[in-house]
Amino acid sequence: MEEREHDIYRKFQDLLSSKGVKPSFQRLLILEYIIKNKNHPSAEMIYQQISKNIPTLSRTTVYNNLNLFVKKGILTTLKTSDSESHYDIVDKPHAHFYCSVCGRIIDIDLKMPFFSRTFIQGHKIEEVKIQFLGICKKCLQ
Amino acid sequence: MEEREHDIYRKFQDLLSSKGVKPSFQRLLILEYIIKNKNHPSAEMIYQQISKNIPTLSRTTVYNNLNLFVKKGILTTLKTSDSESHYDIVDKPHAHFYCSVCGRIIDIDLKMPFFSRTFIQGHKIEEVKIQFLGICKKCLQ
DNA sequence: ATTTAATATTGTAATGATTACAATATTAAT
DNA sequence: ATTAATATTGTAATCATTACAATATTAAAT
Repeated sequence: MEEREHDIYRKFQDLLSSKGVKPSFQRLLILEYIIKNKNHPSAEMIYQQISKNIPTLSRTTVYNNLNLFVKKGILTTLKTSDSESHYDIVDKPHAHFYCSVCGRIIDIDLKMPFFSRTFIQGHKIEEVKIQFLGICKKCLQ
Repeated sequence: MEEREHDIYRKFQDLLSSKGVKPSFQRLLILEYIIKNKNHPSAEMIYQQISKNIPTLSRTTVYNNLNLFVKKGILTTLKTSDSESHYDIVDKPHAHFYCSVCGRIIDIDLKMPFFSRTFIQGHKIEEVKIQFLGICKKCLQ
């Protein structure tokens, strides 16, 4: 990790550090992939891509770090009808649209009363997940 | 299936028939379990209970029929942080609260603008799932 | 009613995503 | 430089679910 990468990865380093996670090379690439692609990847998708840059990468490392990121509040998991977990960065609250035709997960920005609530019917809310299932704009055409 | 059961299971039979599913004994017991318990069970929970009544019951039968029920719109799946899928009857739209302490899934009745919408940002909506994650009323005490 | 076709159930084996665990490598602290 | 702490790796295990073939049950047709 020299000069050039310092520039590119500084914000990812800062994000990890601010959450108490040491910014290793593997972790930075995993985080970079998720943030830059915005495609809500599965562990396998991440592994396939990053192992091109780190041929020795292990799936276990990907799983370890995804779990760590979730625990630290950096990522959240999306469970679709397919068998793999998908991952999304935690930033501005938003919903997701799952297309049953192409399988894509599409970010849906919308204002939600619940996103700002901390309690519902006496239960303490820590996270709100809103999923729309159906057929996306593209696949309808 | 004689008299007594006819009375008890008629509404379940009607529900299955109306969705084009033949009301076999196994299917009726599976449906009954989910509707009566309202506990959003996993396939394994259903298998454990119903195999008390049908000792020859196969897990495959439970999985087959749960999948069939979902395909026919009788049930919907709930994916929690645990590794199993959970199942809920499809009736009045409602949200779910997942307690990270006791693991319960609690029905949350609330009015939602989305429940009546058929499109969002050009995408065709077929189902809306709203999950609240946190700590339930009981576990907060 | 009997035969035939269709459907449902069952049991076993396979699949596949994820995790457990032990070994090695890397980084940080003394 | 040495030691301790942490991260990564590879392999093996786990566990929910599915594939598949065999059997049983139900429905249809003669």
